[in-house]
Amino acid sequence: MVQFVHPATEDITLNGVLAALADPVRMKIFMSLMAQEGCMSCTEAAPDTGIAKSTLSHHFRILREAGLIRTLKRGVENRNVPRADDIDARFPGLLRALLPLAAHEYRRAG
Amino acid sequence: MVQFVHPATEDITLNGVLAALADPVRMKIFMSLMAQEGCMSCTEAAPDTGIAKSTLSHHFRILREAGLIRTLKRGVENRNVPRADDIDARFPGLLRALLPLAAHEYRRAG
DNA sequence: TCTATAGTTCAATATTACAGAACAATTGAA
DNA sequence: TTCAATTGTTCTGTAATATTGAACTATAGA
Repeated sequence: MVQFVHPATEDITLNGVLAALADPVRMKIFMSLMAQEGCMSCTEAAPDTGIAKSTLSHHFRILREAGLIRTLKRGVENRNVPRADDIDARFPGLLRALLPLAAHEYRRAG
Repeated sequence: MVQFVHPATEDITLNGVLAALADPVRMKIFMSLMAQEGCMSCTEAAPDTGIAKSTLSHHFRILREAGLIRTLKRGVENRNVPRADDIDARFPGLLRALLPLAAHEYRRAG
């Protein structure tokens, strides 16, 4: 049984968050999770990309260890939930500023 | 004579800006430039770090090509100016959200 | 012209990202 | 129970990027 590493809220760093989101693939995954109520599996959150699943697994790990998402084993798949409250507590206003800009940036040709 | 590459305002990407600032060294350089009225040389903007000057040159290039700073040859040194207006035009509210958080994050033990 | 200064570029090494293959864990059906 | 299908991780090799010292360019000033 795989056990995932999740940083405590106070251990989330701005550097880690920016580095995690400074990648179009990971930004789009996080945007999908934020747009969705509840949680999504990895394949739901990153559909139709030509990216190898080992690479996607790597991207989810980066998001997880940056504190942006929480991953839970649920049966055969992983359920991913954005840690929006934790990020807001640590960096107030960051997501509110960033997500609309990202949504606009990746609206088309994403 | 070295000629620097500066993207047009409309060619600045969110991905490039985030990637450039997702590095403590570059974030601190940019913060110094924003805090300063006018412009600063490379050595002024990145003082007292144990970082090789070739590495610093690389960091300034990343900031420049991301559209965050403008670099002008002025005599023997380079004058660097933050492109705050261009970033604000391209990504409204981004710097206003990000810089205070970065200032708090890197206040001490930076 | 000579030296010092500021920064870039080059070449080598070190770290990180990506993808294919093998693996582990769960589900559902026979 | 056993087998196949599904979901995702880990391992290993390769590709890309970061970092550094050394050499180089350009300017300023004595």
